[in-house]
Amino acid sequence: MDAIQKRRAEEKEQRREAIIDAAEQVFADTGFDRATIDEVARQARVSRALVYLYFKNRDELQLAVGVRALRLLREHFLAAVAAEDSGYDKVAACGHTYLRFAAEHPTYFAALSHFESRPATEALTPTESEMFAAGRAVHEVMIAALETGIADGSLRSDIDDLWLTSLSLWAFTHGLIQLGRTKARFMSELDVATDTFFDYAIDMAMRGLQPPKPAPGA
Amino acid sequence: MDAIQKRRAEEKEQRREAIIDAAEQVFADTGFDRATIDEVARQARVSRALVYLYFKNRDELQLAVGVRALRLLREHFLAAVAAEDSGYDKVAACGHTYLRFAAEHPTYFAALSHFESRPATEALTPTESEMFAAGRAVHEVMIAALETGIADGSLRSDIDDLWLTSLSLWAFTHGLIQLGRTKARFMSELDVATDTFFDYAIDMAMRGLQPPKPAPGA
DNA sequence: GTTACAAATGACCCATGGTCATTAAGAAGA
DNA sequence: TCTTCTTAATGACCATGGGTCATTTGTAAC
Repeated sequence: MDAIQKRRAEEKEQRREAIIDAAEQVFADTGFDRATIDEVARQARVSRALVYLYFKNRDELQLAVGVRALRLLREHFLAAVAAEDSGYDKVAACGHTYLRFAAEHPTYFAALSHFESRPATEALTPTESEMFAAGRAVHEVMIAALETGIADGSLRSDIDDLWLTSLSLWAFTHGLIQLGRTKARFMSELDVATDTFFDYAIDMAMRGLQPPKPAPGA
Repeated sequence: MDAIQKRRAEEKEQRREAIIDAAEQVFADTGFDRATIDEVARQARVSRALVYLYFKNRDELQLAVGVRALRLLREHFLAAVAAEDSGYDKVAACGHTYLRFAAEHPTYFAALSHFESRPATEALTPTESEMFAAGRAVHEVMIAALETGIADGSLRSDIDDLWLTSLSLWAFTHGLIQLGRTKARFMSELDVATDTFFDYAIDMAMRGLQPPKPAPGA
């Protein structure tokens, strides 16, 4: 690949990123589901057909946003983990971080949610693989935190499968946010603030990871 | 309301139910999202416009299926709870029941999932209210089980908010199923059967409800 | 038989996802 | 500089499917 081809490839990548930028913008403005490709194209100041040259279909564009979401989330997780000492606190911090992340980046959360409720496909598209890889990278941060906790005694020593634990925590937190988001009215009937609910739930989940004896972390 | 009006109302209700029947069928055949109103109408042997006479829009039809799902789920919960002795076992049984329910009635689970990820609306439509009421009824079963557990000592005595606990468990289990459904491939990479994952996760969640000291239920 | 009203329908509109033949742009070779 | 080849980019087009509406059909009341 000579210099020119390389430049072409770079430009192409930039265009792709620019379209994802536009998509994010439109998703944020119009809503993840209601947004139209046409609007995205307009925002990117590009013809609609071009979008389809870079993305097979709408789903793949949404997935591309999801990849960004996971990568950014990983950054946040890394920061959260670094800020705590005990493994217990690191894990709990990840939970809270995801909650905050979802609140701060609703579009990103919508993208993740979309991925989470999308029917599994047969063959993996490249973007789909990226998504899985990015997801794995997030879980790796969690897993490291779990390992720390087991080593320092702030978490149960008999947590035998770190991957399953990480997946479970993810499922839990994700389900939580989703429910908090759609059942706000229902909860206000119960006179509960969403944040109270979140804290309560996270605490409950963390208890499942505490050592049988007494105290949590710190 | 005289007899004739009453009969009319009954017939109308029957038509409505018939359309929901058709919708369930089509959703099961074609997939909850891909299914079209046209197909539902055809299945119900009725014109497409008539569907819109009984349901404001597609969403409301989907919600109507969701109501059925929740009502059936409640039945299953009641049976599950009745079959166990300790509160701990009752609660755990609800978890497993939801998992089995989702496996046996994928369309119903899809309907619930739809409701769970649907943006909250301003004013509640009648169907939406029905849905909330049905949801509440399900949680009431759970809450009763939690109360039993606290009374018989199989669950932590300091579980202070039963509603939040029930909501948390719901969010958890729901998130679990969703993840198990869409990440089957991912999990097979890890060499984990979905059932193993489910059991593991439920066990983890239940630990968060156990009394600090030693033993679980039975 | 006529009127009044509710149930039901067919035809229509239009938003939107996706495709395709064609054009514009620019590098390579004469 | 003109021609050619490749690839980025586009406008016009199609199909599907949700939702609406004027009109018809059926039936009870008078």
